[in-house]
Amino acid sequence: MDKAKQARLEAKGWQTGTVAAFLQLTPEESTLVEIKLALSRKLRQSRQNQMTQAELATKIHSSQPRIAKAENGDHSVSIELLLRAILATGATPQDIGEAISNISAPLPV
Amino acid sequence: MDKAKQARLEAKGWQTGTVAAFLQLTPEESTLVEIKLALSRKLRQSRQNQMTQAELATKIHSSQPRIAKAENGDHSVSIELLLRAILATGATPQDIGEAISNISAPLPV
DNA sequence: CTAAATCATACCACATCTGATATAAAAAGA
DNA sequence: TCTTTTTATATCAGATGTGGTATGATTTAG
Repeated sequence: MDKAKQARLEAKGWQTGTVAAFLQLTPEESTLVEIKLALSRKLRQSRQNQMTQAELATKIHSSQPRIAKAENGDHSVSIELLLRAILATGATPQDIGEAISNISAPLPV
Repeated sequence: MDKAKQARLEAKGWQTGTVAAFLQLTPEESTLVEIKLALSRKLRQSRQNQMTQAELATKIHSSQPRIAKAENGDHSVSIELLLRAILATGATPQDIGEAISNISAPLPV
């Protein structure tokens, strides 16, 4: 099971602590994972009830499978693609900034 | 001259409008450039008076030249590396969110 | 219940990003 | 000045991310 898969499990309700603690990452590494997951959630939230994955994919010259991976927190998706997709849904830098700001800073291990 | 170089020139005082207008990007593409530049600036600001580029590079298992490129908005640097570097300087998700939020949304072309 | 639409997973060739290295340029300090 | 420290530029082989395609699973609509 890879990290992204585990993270997805955690996100889907199996969470016993933070994703970070479960995966035994350094605080910085874990914060980066949290940022990616926050952007994944923001993407799905911002796209739904607006357009399909296929439509969004066309808009940013990507593919439907890649949007699916992006929304599911797949590790093979870069932050750059996440942001391109989110912006194409009409979200502003402020929306993105807020999504990142709402992440709780990790406690020291 | 590549995009990153031009963006750097703009950032260094040659700005006549927004970077976006100069480069003739779509609003979404231009916002992404703005986000990258904002993160570059945040990195330099957050690192200086704290550690050298070489020290930061060691912390995140990267190299000094790559940190230099990151701080100069080089196009070969991913947003992921920018965030890894910024977080390693002690910045929080809130700091990052704020840096992104402070970007002005582009006007329609 | 069934067909259509939508989303998820697997695979691949190609492009981009990576750390490492060498070295030049610039800044800081004596 | 001159020496040291710090930052910038160039290059490259290997790793990571990419869109495309095929196809399976799930949801929605009739």
